[in-house]
Amino acid sequence: MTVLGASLNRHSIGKLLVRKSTLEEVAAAAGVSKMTASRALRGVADVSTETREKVLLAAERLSYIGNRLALSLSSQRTNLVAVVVPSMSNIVFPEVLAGISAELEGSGMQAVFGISDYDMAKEHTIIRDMLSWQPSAIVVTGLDQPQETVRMLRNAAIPVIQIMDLDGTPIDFNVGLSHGRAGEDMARALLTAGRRRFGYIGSALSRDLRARKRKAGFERVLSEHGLGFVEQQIDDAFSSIALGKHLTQHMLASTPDLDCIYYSNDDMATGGLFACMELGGSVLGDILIAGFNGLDLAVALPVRIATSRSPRRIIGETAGRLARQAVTAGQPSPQKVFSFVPEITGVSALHPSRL
Amino acid sequence: MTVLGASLNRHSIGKLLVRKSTLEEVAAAAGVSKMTASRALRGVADVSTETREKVLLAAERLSYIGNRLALSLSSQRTNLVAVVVPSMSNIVFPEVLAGISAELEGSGMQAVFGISDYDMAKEHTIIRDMLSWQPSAIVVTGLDQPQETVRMLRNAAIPVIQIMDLDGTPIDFNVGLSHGRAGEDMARALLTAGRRRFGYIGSALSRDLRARKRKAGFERVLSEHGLGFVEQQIDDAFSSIALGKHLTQHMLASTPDLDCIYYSNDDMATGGLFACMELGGSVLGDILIAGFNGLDLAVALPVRIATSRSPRRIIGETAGRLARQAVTAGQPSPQKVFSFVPEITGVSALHPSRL
DNA sequence: CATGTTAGCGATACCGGTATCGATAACATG
DNA sequence: CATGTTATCGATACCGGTATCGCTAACATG
Repeated sequence: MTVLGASLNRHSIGKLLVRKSTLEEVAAAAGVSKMTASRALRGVADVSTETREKVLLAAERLSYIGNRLALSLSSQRTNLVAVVVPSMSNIVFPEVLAGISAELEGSGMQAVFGISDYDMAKEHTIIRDMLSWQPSAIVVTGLDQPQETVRMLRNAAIPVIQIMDLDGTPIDFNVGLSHGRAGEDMARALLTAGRRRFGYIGSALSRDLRARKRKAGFERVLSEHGLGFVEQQIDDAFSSIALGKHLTQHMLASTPDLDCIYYSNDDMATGGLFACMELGGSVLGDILIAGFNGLDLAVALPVRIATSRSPRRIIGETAGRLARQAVTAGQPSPQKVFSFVPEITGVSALHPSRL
Repeated sequence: MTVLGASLNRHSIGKLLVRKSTLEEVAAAAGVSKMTASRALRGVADVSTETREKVLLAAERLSYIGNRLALSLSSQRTNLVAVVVPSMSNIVFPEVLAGISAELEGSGMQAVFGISDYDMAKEHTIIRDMLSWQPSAIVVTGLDQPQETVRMLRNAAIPVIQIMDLDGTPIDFNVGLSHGRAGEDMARALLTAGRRRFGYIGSALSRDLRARKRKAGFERVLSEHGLGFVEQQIDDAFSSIALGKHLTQHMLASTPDLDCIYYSNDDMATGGLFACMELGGSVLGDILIAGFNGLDLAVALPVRIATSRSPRRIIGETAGRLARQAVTAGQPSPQKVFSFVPEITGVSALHPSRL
């Protein structure tokens, strides 16, 4: 802890002025040159054991912490992984981030996150800001960035990892699942279970492209069977349990004779289930609630709902691993597309015994 | 997009070698000096309109994105806010992060996140790594960092914002709530509602200090009334709905005559509620489930549980605002401690009518 | 003893920006 | 016409590290 009076690089704590120490100061304290101190601290060759210990001691006494700005600028590598996700309002993207973060741990790499709020213009700005930090790789959500954003990403000259979605042309790496197909598969499973009168409840579809793709896939299969949604309730607010509950109450009031409601995701579906539970009566047995994500919540519910489990933790880990390999390993992964197929659970046959 | 063959600062995309353009190149393309280009791009004075437009055009054509490493190293300010949270496995900390992120938006500042997994040693390492990026402020969770970590934070010479907790001595700023008091308040509310036979179900108490403080507060009040937990189920795994459900099933099997179970948080409590719902019978009316956090989930449940709403979004926003003020505004906030008292909801009297 | 080899260390030039100060030209002023 | 003022721009020195190359001393070798 160096105490100075005249420096700019300071911050008042109590009445003291504290300044971070630099490599130069450590070197001076150890009686060697900057270069030797640098070598000693990094543990590279060409330093005698005696000198190394002097430097380490000096660094310890000065509480020296290296300046990664200088390191990165000098070495032309930041080992930063930029990650842009659309939302933090349900548990899905935090789990992706945790997966990336866990996979990067110990590799000397570090994730930096940004939230786009499902807003393409905001996403563009955020990506631009992130790129200015010269990340070694970038992870973005979805494959449907506007052309301008794609051009910027290509120009960044770093590995681009697009996650969550699969329906489109990747820039570089792609880790995700086909939401169109997830919708189709769920529709087929529900039809097989005998369901015929479908409602749809969704939110923020104007912004959430993947929810829209699931809905479109679902409708494709329905129409192949000469069917369609009997009723739809769509709100432009972001998804939440409360919103799902509210819209479901509306729908059940106007169209009570459905045998299945497909929701834009599990949060909405959970709200729907809660609405049904509060209504009581035969509703619970008659109407199957179907969502998407396979949240822990959805799986633990006292009454099962149908859902597709999105492999979000694995997607995060895979993205993290790709970034790590592309940066630290010599060669990036030869495999460019990592495709997952969500497992469907909880689809019960029509008119099951009451729970 | 500059195409070069010999540079190191490149990345192969297809068969092309792409390189990021620098201010020097923009300046050359515009026929001016680096310095003039810098001024033009930053919109500072001393540049003619004509020159400014030439530079902006050149920057546009070269897809120039400034290098913040260089900028920050040169200007000695990163405008980075480091944030260390213990977990991303429930929605609480993602909401804090979203609050910080939202408050920083448009200010030119950027949050960087790290996850400590409730591990003090890991937290120390993460904080060290973060500090090496020379953040302009740092947000850490809790007030109980080991002495070594506190020393490092003080030495960092930047504003330190400790969040979530309030029971302790802050380094600099403190935004949170007293978990000891939250536990006490909940116990008093439940006692007032006539509850007497309490169970406790918790998880990861060896690491989650704040859950431990709530439990301790709760027990203080119980013992003041000559009471204590009739039974406790504690598991060292991290909290989850599934774990809460599992432990509750255990507890109800061995001690069915409880009238209230206090859980370490709402995730665990929700699992507990689901366990009760599956058991059916009079359990739901007889046993009150009490948690902590006031998650949207808990509030929307078809059967209400008792909970204290932690103001996590506000805490995030306040932390973000403090960081912003300390860095961009001239003076940091004079108020150092921001204390919140969680609101308790869902405490129903003993033996309410069945739902 | 002359020469080669190696270990250990330092001087210097970057990395890509910005702050600072000085230079230049155009114009106004007495 | 000499001088002062202002607008516009560039040269230079940093910021705090690392890469590179060269230097020196100690030691081995013939």
